[in-house]
Amino acid sequence: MAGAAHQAPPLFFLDAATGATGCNVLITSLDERAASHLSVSSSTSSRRSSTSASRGESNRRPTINDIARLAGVSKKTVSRVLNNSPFVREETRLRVNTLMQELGYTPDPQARGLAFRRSFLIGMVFDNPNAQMVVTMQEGVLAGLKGSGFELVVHACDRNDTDFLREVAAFVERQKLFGVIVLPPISENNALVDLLKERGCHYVRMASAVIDEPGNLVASTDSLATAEAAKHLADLGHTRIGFIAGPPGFRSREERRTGFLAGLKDRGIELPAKNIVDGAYTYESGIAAAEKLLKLSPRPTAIFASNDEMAAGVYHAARQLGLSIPRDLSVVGFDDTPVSRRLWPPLTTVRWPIHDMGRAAAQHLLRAATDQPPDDDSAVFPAFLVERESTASAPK
Amino acid sequence: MAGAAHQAPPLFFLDAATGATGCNVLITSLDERAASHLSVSSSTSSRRSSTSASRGESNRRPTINDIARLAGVSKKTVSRVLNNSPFVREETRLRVNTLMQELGYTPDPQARGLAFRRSFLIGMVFDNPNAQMVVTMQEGVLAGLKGSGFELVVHACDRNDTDFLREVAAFVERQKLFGVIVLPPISENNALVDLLKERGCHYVRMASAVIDEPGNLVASTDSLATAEAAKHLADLGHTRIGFIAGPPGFRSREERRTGFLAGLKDRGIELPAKNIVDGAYTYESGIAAAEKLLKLSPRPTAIFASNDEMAAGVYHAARQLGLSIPRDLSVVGFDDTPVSRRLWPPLTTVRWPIHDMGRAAAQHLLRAATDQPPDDDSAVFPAFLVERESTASAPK
DNA sequence: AATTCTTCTGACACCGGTGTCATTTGCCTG
DNA sequence: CAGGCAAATGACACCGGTGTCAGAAGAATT
Repeated sequence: MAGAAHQAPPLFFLDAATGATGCNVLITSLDERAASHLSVSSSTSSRRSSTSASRGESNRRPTINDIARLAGVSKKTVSRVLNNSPFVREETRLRVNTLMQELGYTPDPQARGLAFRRSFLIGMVFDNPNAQMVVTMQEGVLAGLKGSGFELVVHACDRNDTDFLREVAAFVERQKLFGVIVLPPISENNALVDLLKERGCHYVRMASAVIDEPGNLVASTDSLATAEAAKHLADLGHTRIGFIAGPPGFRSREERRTGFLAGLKDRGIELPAKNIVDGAYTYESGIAAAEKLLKLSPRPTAIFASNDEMAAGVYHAARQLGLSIPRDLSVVGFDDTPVSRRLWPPLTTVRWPIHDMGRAAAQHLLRAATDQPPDDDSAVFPAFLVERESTASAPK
Repeated sequence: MAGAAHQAPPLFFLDAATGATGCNVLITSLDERAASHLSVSSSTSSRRSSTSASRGESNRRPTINDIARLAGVSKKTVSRVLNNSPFVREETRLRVNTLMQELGYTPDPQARGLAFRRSFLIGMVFDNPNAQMVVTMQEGVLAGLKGSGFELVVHACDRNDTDFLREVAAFVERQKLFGVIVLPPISENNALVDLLKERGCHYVRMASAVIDEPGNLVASTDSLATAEAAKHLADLGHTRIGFIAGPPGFRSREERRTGFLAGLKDRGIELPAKNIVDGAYTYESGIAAAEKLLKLSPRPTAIFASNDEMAAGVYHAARQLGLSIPRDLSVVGFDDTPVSRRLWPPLTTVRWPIHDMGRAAAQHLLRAATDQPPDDDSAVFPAFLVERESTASAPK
């Protein structure tokens, strides 16, 4: 019973910063010792007892004991204040809080973690398919985590490695991560997610479709956006359209493809199989795929590439064939990475709101940290078409 | 005395991964409790003593006590083995090591950190001037850290914030970071570095010039590379050259500028002041700077931009004026980011070896972790010109 | 065999917090 | 004013490791 929901948000006033001036120490021990380990060691020379040195201003970080002593309470009570326990008299709480502020006390996450049997670290695991995506999302996560007391540990992995699962499990377990943010495509790996669940580790999957409960998911509406893109092209009069798909094994591939085809169907267009070509989300694969499509006769008048990198490849292929974008060929991408605005003409593309998604993922985990129920509304983010100058009416 | 240099490389065999199957627990406590905190708690029911349950296969991570008990030694001895203490009999060491392998034991970094008064975390702090740079360098760092037992904590900050220093100090101190990798431009902030030194925190500065001792530095030879670029342009017959500098406050701005001017001087070319324009390392600033330069008369026949983003801006400005690259205008950039190959024509640029630099930074810190002397050779990485298709002979 | 070194090892306190549970305090009731 | 209950607090063990230092085990010397 006792439905106490008082687990503290570890949101401490982040203004500690005591200035520990270095003091050199002579190392004289007999047995093992981290000899010469830290060039400057802060062994605050308060050797043993020293009953009177109570208020000695030794410049080291204050500990919970310091606060307790100065506040005239036990350290357990200080701990209660830290954790927002309701069982503390207002007066006491105030006294302790004031003292903590004055001394710039911040609890030691390691010690707290040791006792809690978990850390205050959030992991972000990814198998880098797309550097730009990783940074942007990471920026979002960092923004969401800012000031929370949680820190972000990034962990790259290789989903094709035989030890993939064990390796990630070991990482999560060793660090006793509070939560993990899993980026696509490994976010679609159910074995991985099961493993996280088993370990009682909070997690958020980043995905291109709703593949989990809202609390464990941040998704974008890829298929709706590509449907929009398809209609955009159809409405410009394009009927011979090429589609470059993502690589197998990515949920985004499926979402973007089915959405696009659905959008075309809505406008009464059915795409022949030969107009759909696989890519690998890389520039080079975009070139190859576009070359294949542009060899078709009749030649497509528009190409949708499932990401911007491949769209850049389409530009390249078109240029080689002397085709002008958008006069001879309309091109649409997906992601809205910076490249899309460096290309000429600027690429019409789908804005993939990964920064916001990253921030939302962080916030989901923070809500879990404070025992708040998941915020279902911030689980799904719309992706949408950004019209620039790479699309125009179909040539006659 | 006792020049023991036996502080262990915390390079454990990374194959732990015990399969903790979840077991639901009824929460019935009276006082505070992390109620409903973890949906699945692993409270291995081994309550109190239970003298006989010694080899009970309770599926939780083995601790140092488990190893000690099973090996018939004290936990201190296990600790010695972990830390490569020379004061352990070979036979004992072998027995303990075998046991650790069998059980997949990995020491708890939090507990170890608590006792050591530092963590096994490496921080990477940056004030994001360039997303691509951050992610590439980060990849390098992760590659260098792989399998070391250290994890990377990324921390974005704002160098213009009044609390900048205190905020970073608090981060370093709270997490008791073993080391910090500081990215430009804040790597050039001496106050920040002093602060790290004071706290006995290992650090590596990433920079565009040699601004610290080899052990605390990973640098690229920006000025040599831009000198090379300058000579390249001069040798193509260009004499009217525009230079777009980085923003004030970046050491890279200075290095790239002085190197470039030195290179030109070497070929007997002196640049008038009006041919040198400030940029901000952004696309937009590149456009603006190029517009300024291309208004000069006589018009420059070549422009060097201090990074690729600004070079992309030059492409844009040139296109607006109907200038063809490289026929009417040669362009050189710096960074060799992916964009440089998406542009048309592919950009001649300086390859900035930030991936390798990131890896080296990680390795520097790992050497410090194992008390090895710094490897001076891997402190400086050459940047060098990559000729592509944006440069050609000066028009007659 | 007793002594004297080394080489190894373990008991115990401690790092800085939290969980458990008994105890104290404050307030209300009878 | 005693009794009873809830609110508030503290003593103590514990999380999983390491530092200190005393002491045991072996090897070399007398």
